[in-house]
Amino acid sequence: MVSERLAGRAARAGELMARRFGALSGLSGSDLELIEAAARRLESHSAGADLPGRRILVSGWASRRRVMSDGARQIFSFVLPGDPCEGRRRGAVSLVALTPVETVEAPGLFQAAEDSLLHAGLAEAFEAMREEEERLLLDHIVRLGRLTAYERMAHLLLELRDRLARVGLAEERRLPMPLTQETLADALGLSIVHVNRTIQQLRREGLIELRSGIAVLHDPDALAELCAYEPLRAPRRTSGPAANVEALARATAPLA
Amino acid sequence: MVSERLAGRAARAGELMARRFGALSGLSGSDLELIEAAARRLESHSAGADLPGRRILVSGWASRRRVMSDGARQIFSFVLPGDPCEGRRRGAVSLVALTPVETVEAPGLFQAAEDSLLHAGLAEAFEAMREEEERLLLDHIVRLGRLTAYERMAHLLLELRDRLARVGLAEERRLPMPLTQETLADALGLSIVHVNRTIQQLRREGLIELRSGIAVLHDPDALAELCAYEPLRAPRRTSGPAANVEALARATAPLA
DNA sequence: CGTGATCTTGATGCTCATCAAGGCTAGTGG
DNA sequence: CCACTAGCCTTGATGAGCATCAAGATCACG
Repeated sequence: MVSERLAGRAARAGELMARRFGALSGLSGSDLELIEAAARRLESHSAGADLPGRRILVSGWASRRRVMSDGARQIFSFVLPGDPCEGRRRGAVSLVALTPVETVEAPGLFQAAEDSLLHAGLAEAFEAMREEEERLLLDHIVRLGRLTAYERMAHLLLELRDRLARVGLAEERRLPMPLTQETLADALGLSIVHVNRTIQQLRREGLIELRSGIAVLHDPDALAELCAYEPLRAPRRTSGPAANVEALARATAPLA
Repeated sequence: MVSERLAGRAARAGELMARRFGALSGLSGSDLELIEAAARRLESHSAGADLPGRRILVSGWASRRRVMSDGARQIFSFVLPGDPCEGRRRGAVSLVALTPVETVEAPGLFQAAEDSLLHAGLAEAFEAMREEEERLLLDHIVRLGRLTAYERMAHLLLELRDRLARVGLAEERRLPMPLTQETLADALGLSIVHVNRTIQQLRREGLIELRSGIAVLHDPDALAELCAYEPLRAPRRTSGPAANVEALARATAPLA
């Protein structure tokens, strides 16, 4: 039944957000209620669509990018499930879906996140996500300014793996890879052709495998070594989030 | 007398902050008092010093940078007079003075900036500065990802001119330029040698002049054209800041 | 007047962009 | 079922852009 499938998707959206936010701070019961409420306000967008701001991405991949006057594109960051997407507002940026995506409208969450008294947990989580967003921009600047094409590709793959893994969407050596080589080129400041040759070099050396939407990192340590990759810091925890995730799963699950 | 010179510097620091913040929002009397109080807490640092965070830079230039394991450096942004400097805290960054600098310790300002009820003006100004900081990071990503060395140099010069001009430290075709070619290379992701050759090309073509700490932009329009430079948006004004600056100047000036 | 930092210049070659063309796959309409 | 198309991936050839190495010139300063 359609409504059951919808409820299932909402439940997964809620779990995802609880996992992402809960890893950054302890969430109270009312925080979880807000998350649950947000999870029910699902909206789908097709690949290539411009996304509105002030939402949370819950499935699919998006990009923050700018298109220059001569048509050249630069991708600033990838938005992955669990990430908030601050649309337009800031600095001549557009938010574009790279795959079919689902978002939830979350005015309650964004508002609560400003209230560090009533919703200390959510506020802390959102602040942590803002900080991380900046950290990722800085890492991207280093990639573009100081790494070779070969290093850039390895570095980006590791970053994506880490960000996906912490919301349960990647394993240590395997991650979904829906990006076309053109999109990778737009992010890494390279030409499509050179992205292709760079991937082949990594393949030839047995470091990665890329096929049909899946990337396999055969030797993550070697990859990290060659590009001096620094993993994102493990977040501090003020309470055990695992239990919370389960509580939310129970709360949001479709009634049997 | 020493104390008079100090008072003069504090007065200039206050005017600078009032001009920068006031251009971003209307400042109340109590906002100006906070600024004045902060301006009296001057501290000097010599070139090369690591700067502490949560301060406002009031004279000199600083950089936010990261040093990689192989010794390569990447500068993320330049901190100019009037800019807040958020030290360490975020994302493996260090804040380093590039010239002798003066900062003011401003716990009151940072605290007030969080209180959007009592200090709406300051809060709005700080929020605008945060947004602009991100905008500048994105511009830097475009420079590194999609512009040639020649374009990068032109783009950076224009950005620095605009940011300095609005606090009265640059003219349309003239700005202080205390950066060494090595520092420019660290920012633009180039080798020192190539920075040198790039500057010479711009010189040969009559676009710029660089000597003894001063940069002259002979044809700013041509420079903007060649790198598709987009000026920072003119800030909205909720009240006339000019009057406020004068009020503060009177308030902070050493008694005759 | 020497000493270190900064700027400048030349020579050489790697990295990457560009142009051009061909192949592979999935979806579309006859 | 078979062209036909459109997107994406792949490959080769060529040259521009930039790094690197090395050395000399200039400047700032004690």
